[in-house]
Amino acid sequence: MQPANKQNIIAQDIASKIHHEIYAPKTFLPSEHQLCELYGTSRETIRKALDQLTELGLIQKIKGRGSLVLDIQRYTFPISGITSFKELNAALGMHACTKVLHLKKTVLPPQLITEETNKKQPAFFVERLRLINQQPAVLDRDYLLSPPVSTLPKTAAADSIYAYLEGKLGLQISYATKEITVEKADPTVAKKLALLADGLVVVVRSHSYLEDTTLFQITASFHRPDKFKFIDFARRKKILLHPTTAKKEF
Amino acid sequence: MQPANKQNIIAQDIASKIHHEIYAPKTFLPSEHQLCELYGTSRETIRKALDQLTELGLIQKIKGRGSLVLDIQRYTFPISGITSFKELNAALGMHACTKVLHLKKTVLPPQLITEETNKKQPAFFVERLRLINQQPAVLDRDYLLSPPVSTLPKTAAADSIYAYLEGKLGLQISYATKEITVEKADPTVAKKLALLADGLVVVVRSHSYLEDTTLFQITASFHRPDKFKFIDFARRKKILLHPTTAKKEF
DNA sequence: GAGTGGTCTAGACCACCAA
DNA sequence: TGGTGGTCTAGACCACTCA
Repeated sequence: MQPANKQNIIAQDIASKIHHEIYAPKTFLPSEHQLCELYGTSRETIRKALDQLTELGLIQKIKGRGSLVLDIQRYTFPISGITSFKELNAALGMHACTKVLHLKKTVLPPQLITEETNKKQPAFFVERLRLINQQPAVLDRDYLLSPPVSTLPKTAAADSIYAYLEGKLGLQISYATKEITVEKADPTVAKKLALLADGLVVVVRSHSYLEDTTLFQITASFHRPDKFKFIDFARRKKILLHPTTAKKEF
Repeated sequence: MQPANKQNIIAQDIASKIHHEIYAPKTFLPSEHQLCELYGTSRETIRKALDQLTELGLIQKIKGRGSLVLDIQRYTFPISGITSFKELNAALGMHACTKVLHLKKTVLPPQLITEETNKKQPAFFVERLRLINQQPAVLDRDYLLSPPVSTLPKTAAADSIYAYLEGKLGLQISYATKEITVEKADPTVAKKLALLADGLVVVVRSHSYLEDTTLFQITASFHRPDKFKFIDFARRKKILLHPTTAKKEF
């Protein structure tokens, strides 16, 4: 899955030690120099590993002092980025399950066709209902474009589609765009989520891409408002995207 | 504001060229070797600049081919991270304004006191209503902790608090945690946002920190559901945060 | 002043891609 | 086969913090 280069192994190792509180919150990691000796590597490689932990919000580097372990993780489970429901669920220790309502090979519906897709783009359509403690919580409607997704067995849909795509099909998942809005629920959605008529539903629409920038997945996720929670960790960005009109503070 | 080091200048310059389509979407940037010559710097420095652009979703690097300019920015204005309302508003070209409803020095209310704060934490409380096209859209309730925020004039609250903190007070804003939920609106909130009684409201709660990990801001932002939109760009993360129980796909 | 992280360099070797 | 990005190295100099 992830390349077994030095910086990733080191980042993983330190992340694991933070998770097990071998490096406790509010304490400093060993200095970069010490980590060089510990892992037998150069300082730039150590720094690249620490950069990953910084981006994740596990540590904060303070000039002249060291790398401080943050204790944010204890309160906020990071859902930023895309996380597969199954594993998120396991991590949070909820009693949850997935029902596959539909799975069929079809073509992309007209309203989802854009410049990025073909006119008659074949795709697998999957509709899944996520239950938390026997209560409907999320309805997922996924289109998995084919190509690049060649096959999609029902067992994969019930389990983890991402694990299947990466593990079995060898696809390299790279990035995604996501949009969260609140809308009036469509009757078919309302019924499946046991919402009130005319009730509001949280909609997360996303486009997911492979490493070669191929679009492979278009998803709409409908969340019961009372079950919805999105947690994010964000670092201040140094680049100003629109220098003349706007300044991005983070 | 941002340090004027080589990698930031280069990242900013390339980002600007992408924005002005000097480097057009779906084309490749000059190779890293060419960029070295162009900016008269080493390859690692070029690569650190490109890493910033990659993280922002401006480019995608493809092994053996080059750095491809993505065209995501045209469709999705990045709101990930914290963005000040004023500048976001300018960038999107909306007719928006801010009304400062309250501004007073007080102490943090009991429900916001945690391990991270003092028992009687002095703070500035600011309540602001954001109007888009004369319609109430967002109600912000900010507590700015004092220290580190020493002063907060009303003009700064009406303009941009972040610009004031960074520009005038010299504070180094670094990172934030954010949580989005949907809740029944409190009557005082419902009234100010002109919501229906018992209506739902989108709540964004955030904690913001300085570079030395000092908490300086606790905010609750109440959004009219019909005006709310959150857009995110996320890259697959290589580090597994909870290796034994869960696997973070991104 | 000793130790820390921040930045930068000039190489090196590799895997991947295209022609 | 030549060009691309991916990774790593062993130094260097700087600014900052703390005793």
